[in-house]
Amino acid sequence: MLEARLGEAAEFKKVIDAIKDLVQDCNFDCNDSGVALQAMDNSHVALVAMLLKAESFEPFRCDRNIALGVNLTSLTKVLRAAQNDDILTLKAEDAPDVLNLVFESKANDRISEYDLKLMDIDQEHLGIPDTEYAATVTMSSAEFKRITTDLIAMSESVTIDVSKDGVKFSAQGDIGNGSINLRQHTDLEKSTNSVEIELSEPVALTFSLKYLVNFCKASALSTRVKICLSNEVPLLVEFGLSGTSYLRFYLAPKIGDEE
Amino acid sequence: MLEARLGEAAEFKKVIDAIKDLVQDCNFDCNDSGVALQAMDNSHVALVAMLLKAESFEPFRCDRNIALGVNLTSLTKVLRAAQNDDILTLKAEDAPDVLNLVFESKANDRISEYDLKLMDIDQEHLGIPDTEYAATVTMSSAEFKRITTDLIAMSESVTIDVSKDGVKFSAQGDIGNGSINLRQHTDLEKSTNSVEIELSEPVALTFSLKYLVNFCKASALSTRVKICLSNEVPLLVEFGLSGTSYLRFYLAPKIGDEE
DNA sequence: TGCTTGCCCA
DNA sequence: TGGGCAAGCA
Repeated sequence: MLEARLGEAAEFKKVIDAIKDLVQDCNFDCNDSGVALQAMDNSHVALVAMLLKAESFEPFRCDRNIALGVNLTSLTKVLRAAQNDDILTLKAEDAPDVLNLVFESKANDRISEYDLKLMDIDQEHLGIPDTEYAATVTMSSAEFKRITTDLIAMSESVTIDVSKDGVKFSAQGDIGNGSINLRQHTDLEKSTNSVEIELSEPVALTFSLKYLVNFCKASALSTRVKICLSNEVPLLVEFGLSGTSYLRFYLAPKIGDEE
Repeated sequence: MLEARLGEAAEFKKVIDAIKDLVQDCNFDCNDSGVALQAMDNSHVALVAMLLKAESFEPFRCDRNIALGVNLTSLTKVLRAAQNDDILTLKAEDAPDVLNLVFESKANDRISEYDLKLMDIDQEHLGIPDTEYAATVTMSSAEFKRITTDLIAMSESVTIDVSKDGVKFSAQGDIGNGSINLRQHTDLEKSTNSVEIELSEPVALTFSLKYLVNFCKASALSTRVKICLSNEVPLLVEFGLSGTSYLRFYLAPKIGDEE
């Protein structure tokens, strides 16, 4: 059986919120190391990979592997009933029909309990290779969100150029062109605004802005975002969660004429 | 003639706001004890009973019985012209064609005056028996509102179970089940959050959530709500107004298959 | 007609 | 930041 308790429902609510527009149904794969989710988006262009490690829960118990097939729209409805600072406990039997969610107010005067019906989901589990990326940009997630929403006004695509000194986001469209240049720098006053770049070789790749904007729903989860690029490999956009848990989005680059 | 003055227009505005989606046209019955309203909702499932007692007005004058037949949509339009902290005076002749509403700013630099045309409304006046309820729950109106809106995501109906120790709201639906348990308790820090239960015998009844959600528009009127239940008798949901004035909603339970 | 999403106000 | 309202879609 699974029993996993989170001190604050807010993070889980935000994670599901950030995923639910990309994926309708997916499995939560639970084992003794934590709860994992991996799914292609509906149009098979992007991939979401979430890992909530066991140490992010207190307590965490999961005796054996359980796959919980969840409809994320339904889960969102249920999670709307959780206050942000509620204690959230996920429970499931070993061969479950339902996922049991318990919300307890911190004051302990209210207990809400929901049973969410589960479904069987056949899911090809894609092994995601552990890539050494040519370029890794770590920056403010709010700024990344801002850049993507600004540029989507100009074009459907953005080209991300990473060089030693900085990163350039540029878009060409019917009404004109736009580009944002960020220098690598350490902001001593507001360290969340720093732009860090790790580079083995310069990279320039083009991506669909629609997806990037969508990924940025997760910007509420972390002040920082890590953007990893290599030629001919999907972009990785990673938001850190509590502990070393994470929410990752992958997006294949546009090639040639597609741009 | 009627002349009734309220220090703050806000309460009257909120009362009409809370009723207007249930009832289109109804009589304001005025006599020397105050202004009363009683009406079935359009589908004859729920009943609204409002009483604004004479002492809630200052001054209050009403020489004889007057029935003011008002279209609540029109009244809402007129009330939109009143600032929340305006002084509101209702006036009518003994056999009136119009209800006269005067809004005065507290600073006394603006006087708005509206005449609302009245209509003849034939209204069966239902005597509402003064029931001794088997169970009475008094709780935070915000929490009651929250519970009804949370559960309507799961189902059309809610079952309210009142026992000595607490009250349980539960709903079963296609995507799963949900329930909220509140223990009877006194919250010393935030007394509006206390849950009080008076019980002569346990009660479990099922009601349409759509109506309860609607009733909860009145939650802005009072931090507390009183929920009274007895078997085979309509539920009473009461919001206290200034003084001992009140706004009450009645709703017949669902029976058997209807659930 | 009801539900969902986006915008505006408190 | 959360709730309420209005518009657009299924």
